[in-house]
Amino acid sequence: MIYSSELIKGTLKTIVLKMLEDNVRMYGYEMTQKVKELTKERIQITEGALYPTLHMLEQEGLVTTELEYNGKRARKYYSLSPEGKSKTTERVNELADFMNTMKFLLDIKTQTA
Amino acid sequence: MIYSSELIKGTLKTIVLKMLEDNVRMYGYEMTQKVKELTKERIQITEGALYPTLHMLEQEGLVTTELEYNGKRARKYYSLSPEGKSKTTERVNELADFMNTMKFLLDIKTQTA
DNA sequence: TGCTAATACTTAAGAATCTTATGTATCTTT
DNA sequence: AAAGATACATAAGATTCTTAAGTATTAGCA
Repeated sequence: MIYSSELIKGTLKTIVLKMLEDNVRMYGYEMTQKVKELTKERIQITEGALYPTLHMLEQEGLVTTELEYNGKRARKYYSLSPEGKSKTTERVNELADFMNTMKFLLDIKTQTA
Repeated sequence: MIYSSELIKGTLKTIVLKMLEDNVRMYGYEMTQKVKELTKERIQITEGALYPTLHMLEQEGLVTTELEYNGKRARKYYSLSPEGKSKTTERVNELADFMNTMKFLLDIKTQTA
């Protein structure tokens, strides 16, 4: 089962930041594969969504990049900047908090009745 | 703390359906107040987002409506149709599943290291 | 060797969904 | 009487995603 795309909306940035926190240095395509693997194919990040997001994060100064060549093939590695690190903590905490609230909302009946 | 609006994206429809499942019959404004109350102000559904969503749900046949007057003031009550009920179960389950996956993604480090 | 699939990045057009703003009207409280 | 809360609706703009197309390299296989 692949989650409907609506659900993933709004969480992509946070996922990317978290991946970089855990893995220190990653390139875009690698992120799509890693997330796919970790979520057992349930979350599929499309390149059309990912790359613009990475460019935004770079413009915002949350990540830095290094272009490297594996043979002739270019890979653009991303790492968290200091601001990126604190932003990651913020966002992950907010998302965790949000999910707790949502779980409460979705389970009201079971919890009160 | 109010959650950044990005987080709520994609969950509004599910929240509305769940509210109707728990409360049987509600009108739009009431939903905004109920969600605000239940989430201690953390989730604020704006009317500009809610009403179009309710209209969509009606067009999709997931809810039925009844217009009632409280004095001269109109209230449009919404209820789940049979299709709406099964759709609610589907969506709530999917969201719960998605949140488990996200929790796993966000906590990898704590779980593996 | 030549084809296909996978790897790796980019960007543009369109769709979906939300914010912000505005409008209308009624009712309650001060 | 005015202000704020209640109750609905919708339009313009912003954001973020999907879909699609393009370019190029590398790996695997028949």
